[in-house]
Amino acid sequence: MEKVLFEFIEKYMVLTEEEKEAILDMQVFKYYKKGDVLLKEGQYSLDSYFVLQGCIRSYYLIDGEEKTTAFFTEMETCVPLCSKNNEPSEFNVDCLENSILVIANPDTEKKLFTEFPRFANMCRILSEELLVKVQFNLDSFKTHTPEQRYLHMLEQRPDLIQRAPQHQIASFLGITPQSLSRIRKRLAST
Amino acid sequence: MEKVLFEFIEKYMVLTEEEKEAILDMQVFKYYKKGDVLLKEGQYSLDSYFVLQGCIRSYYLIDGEEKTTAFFTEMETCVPLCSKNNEPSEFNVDCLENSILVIANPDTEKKLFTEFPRFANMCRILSEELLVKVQFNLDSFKTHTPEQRYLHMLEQRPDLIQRAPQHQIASFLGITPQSLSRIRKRLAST
DNA sequence: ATAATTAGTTAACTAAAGTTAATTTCTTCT
DNA sequence: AGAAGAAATTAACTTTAGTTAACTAATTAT
Repeated sequence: MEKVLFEFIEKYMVLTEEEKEAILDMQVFKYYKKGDVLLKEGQYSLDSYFVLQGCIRSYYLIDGEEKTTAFFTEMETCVPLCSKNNEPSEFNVDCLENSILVIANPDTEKKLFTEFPRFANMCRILSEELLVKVQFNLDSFKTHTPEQRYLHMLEQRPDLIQRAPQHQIASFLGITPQSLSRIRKRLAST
Repeated sequence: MEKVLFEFIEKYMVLTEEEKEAILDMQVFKYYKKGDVLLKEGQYSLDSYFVLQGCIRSYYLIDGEEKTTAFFTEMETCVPLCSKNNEPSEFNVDCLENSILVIANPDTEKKLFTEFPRFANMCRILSEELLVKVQFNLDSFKTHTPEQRYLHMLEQRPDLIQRAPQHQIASFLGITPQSLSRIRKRLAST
């Protein structure tokens, strides 16, 4: 796992041996089982989740129904709203698969950033990149129909189609499972 | 305008006189007229737009139709995708009103950050906050109907309802102008 | 001031998504 | 292996959004 993490980081900055050791000393890798819950609605938490391996999802409980709104797979980061506004979480996060994560929070960041300020800079750039990606997702969601969104997902995230159950994909696409089933049928028949 | 900007910044860090002067020396305030275009589809640009006063919007041209996807008003920041991925812009940005902006880009940032590293830290925190807000908007969009989205906008952004023309609000809500007109009628009759 | 253009509304119709419920298929648990 | 539970599909029906087009404000330009 070190190799995966270091390769990811080195897309942003070349690491010194000292930095690598500092990261390993922090014992950042956390192992979770499929189904493990990372964050519960109502809970206060300052953690963010970087996925090294596996898949996690965020979901809301609305009228007793699970509404999955996001999946996070390898090299993707889940930053919950509650970690930035100091309010109880409005959503849940759990593991879709056995997963290896790096969990960041103000404590671990402070430790790392004071010793190695370059990491703070990397995190700034990372979070700006993430910001524009999410904004683009939102724009894209607004300007496309459910069918187009599904086709887009087939093209851009074929892995997710395999990894996530269909009712979660449906709500990720902003529709009901029945509706996704119909869309798939419609597409298959043409 | 200085006062507005400094008050905004001071929610994140107390400024020294020296820092304030450095900002003013950079002549950061840019004045635009209603209708002025800040970014055109296809253009390469590294600029981000922080709105001190006024309103700007991002919109896509799809089948000859303008699709407005976002509005940015006082103390909000528009970070275009193209500014982070070095590709031609997929959308346009223009001014809905006469506006006063602070425009940031790697050059101005570098100047400021090397002299005052604290600003880099503020920008990291800002962009993380922005990230979770946009992610929450996306989640909220997915889990609500057009009517709920409109009601939510009436409640949370009544100013925008006043400031933006209705066909732009419609596409911001992910629907057609006709549909928004119907929703308004439906709501008025109950 | 008036014409031209653009924005907003309304209506009729079509297409697609939501809802409810039944059925089939697939997992999971003992 | 078999039962129980969950997930996916299908169907009938309802509701809402998209589409096309006509019409009525409201703006903008000359």
